[in-house]
Amino acid sequence: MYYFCAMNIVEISKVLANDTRVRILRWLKDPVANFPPHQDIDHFDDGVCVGYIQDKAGLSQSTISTYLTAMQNAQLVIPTRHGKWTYYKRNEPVIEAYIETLKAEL
Amino acid sequence: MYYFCAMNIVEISKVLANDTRVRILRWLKDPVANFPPHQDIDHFDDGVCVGYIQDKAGLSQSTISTYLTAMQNAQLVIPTRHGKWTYYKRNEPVIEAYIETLKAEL
DNA sequence: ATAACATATTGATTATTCTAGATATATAAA
DNA sequence: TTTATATATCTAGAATAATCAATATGTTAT
Repeated sequence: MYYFCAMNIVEISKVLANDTRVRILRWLKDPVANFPPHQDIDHFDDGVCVGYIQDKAGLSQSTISTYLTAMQNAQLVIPTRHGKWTYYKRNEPVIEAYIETLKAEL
Repeated sequence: MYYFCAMNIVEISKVLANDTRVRILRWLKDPVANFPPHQDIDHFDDGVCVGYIQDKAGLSQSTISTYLTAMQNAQLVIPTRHGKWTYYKRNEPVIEAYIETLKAEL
């Protein structure tokens, strides 16, 4: 059985109303292509560390961290802690559900 | 031949990042159900006049007019002038193209 | 022409978002 | 246990968005 969970259009749109945040989401679609490999883990299964995202975005550490927290609050990304690092990856089911919500309700 | 026109995700998300504007778009999906009939035209083919939208939204005339102009600039709605009134209707192809853009690029 | 009406635009105020520096917290290394 | 590193949170100023009252514009009726 498939449960469709309607997403909050306004809340998610606020996250997507910023160029940097949208670009981060897109970069995370293909970490191998968009980021250097991690030295402490040999895969991107848990996503990309904040520092790499910050370097690529060219904004301050606090700004990127704030952005990622906002994206996490909207459930668009999932954080995983590995030692000192926090890795962020896309939350694909939520992203898909959001698009389904737009299709149904917008 | 079907041409896919990629929409600007950030720009449209800014429009959708507001509860009133999203509700207006939804009301316009079913004008017969959501608005009183117009007296000067006997159909909703060209959409709904600003005054009805304003009454339903409960915000000032200038605010609603500003919102509708913003939605028009994002091409989400199409205005049609009939005498003193401006009627707004949804721009379905653009709304669909936006959802397609999200599916492809987000 | 003038008055009345619907909508758009302008100007101003308040609220929210953006953004960075400073500081705090958590973890690992020495 | 101190030190270094990565990320998160706090604080604050600048930029943008929300909102309305007042005014302007365009259209119709008198």
